[in-house]
Amino acid sequence: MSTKPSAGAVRWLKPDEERAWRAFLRVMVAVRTGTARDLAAIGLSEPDYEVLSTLSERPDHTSTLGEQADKMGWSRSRLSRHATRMEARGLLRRSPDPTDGRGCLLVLTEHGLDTLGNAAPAHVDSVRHHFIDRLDAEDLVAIERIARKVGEPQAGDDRPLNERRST
Amino acid sequence: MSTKPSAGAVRWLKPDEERAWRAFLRVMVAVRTGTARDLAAIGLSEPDYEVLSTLSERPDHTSTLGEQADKMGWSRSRLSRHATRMEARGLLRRSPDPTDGRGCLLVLTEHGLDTLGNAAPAHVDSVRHHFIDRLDAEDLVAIERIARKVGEPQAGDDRPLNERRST
DNA sequence: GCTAGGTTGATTACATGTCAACGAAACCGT
DNA sequence: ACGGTTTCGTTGACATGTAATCAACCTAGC
Repeated sequence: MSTKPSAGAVRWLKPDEERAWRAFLRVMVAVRTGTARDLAAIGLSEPDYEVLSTLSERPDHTSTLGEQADKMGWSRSRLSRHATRMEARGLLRRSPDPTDGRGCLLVLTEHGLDTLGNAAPAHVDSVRHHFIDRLDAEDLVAIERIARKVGEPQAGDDRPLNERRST
Repeated sequence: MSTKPSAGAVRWLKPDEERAWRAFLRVMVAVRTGTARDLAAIGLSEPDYEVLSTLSERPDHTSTLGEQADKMGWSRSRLSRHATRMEARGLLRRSPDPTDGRGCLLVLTEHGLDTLGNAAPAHVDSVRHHFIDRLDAEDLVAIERIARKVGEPQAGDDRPLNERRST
């Protein structure tokens, strides 16, 4: 660590900042693992649920793969692979896109819709149990306030990893 | 799976709760992808950094694999695999444990220590840029307050996935 | 002291996600 | 109509995470 790339001296985290950062990491882990485990208990992964849920909000429970991928912030590749697995489980099916010979449509099956209808209440319970019900109104507004600041892109931010095609 | 699992009516999320939940998800994604990308730019993954960082805090930059795994909340298997990859990159090396014929010690190499010394300031900058510097004192205390509520285990919570050995 | 039963340590096998490259279809200026 | 370029979805190679397995180590009972 002789010479450093950063211009000035390092602004190490102050104690309260360090505590907040670690606290945030703990919350992330706790909530994710909690809700993920509850979903797994009814046979769905988080990605599964997200696909079912967003697809169900569409007319005819149908969407092109690319559109769906963008909406979820996924790569096409990831969704394609995941769709293949879900197709094998009968949760959805592929159908050729009449308006674009290259594309394909993802369509929710009956079984997929039933599964979601069953899972949704359990998932809401889970989100409440692990997160919402533990917080009060003040916490909720704090989260929205923080999200407004953190969510906004800022100087030095690049595009998400998904949207890179060229070398 | 025919009959409903939930006893009473579903307590769907109220608008403010829904907003807070989605805001939280956004924050998770934004912060993780941001810091992960910055680390990747200097050739390290998040797990890489965690291993280097926690190992460096030990006497002789050394720890048994199991101890290290527990400290990081990882499975032994996961750490073993990751250590192999980092070993191949020269960031650390394995060494037989003199006190336990079965075990092995993970030791940080010179190169590993240099890499960490280089990465640490950049990572702190990254955490500041994507998170801490966007928040004020009020936000920080809110996060700690929330973490206290969310972090605590509660009825229906099980052990983390790692610590399960028996059926 | 030695051996059966259980526990702990680490690696192997498998599922899943990412990135880069590809063939096919659509687009577009000529 | 026709090359060149872009976009769509898929696939192969690889990285990563979890579950199953094997090996070494204690400890109790004889």
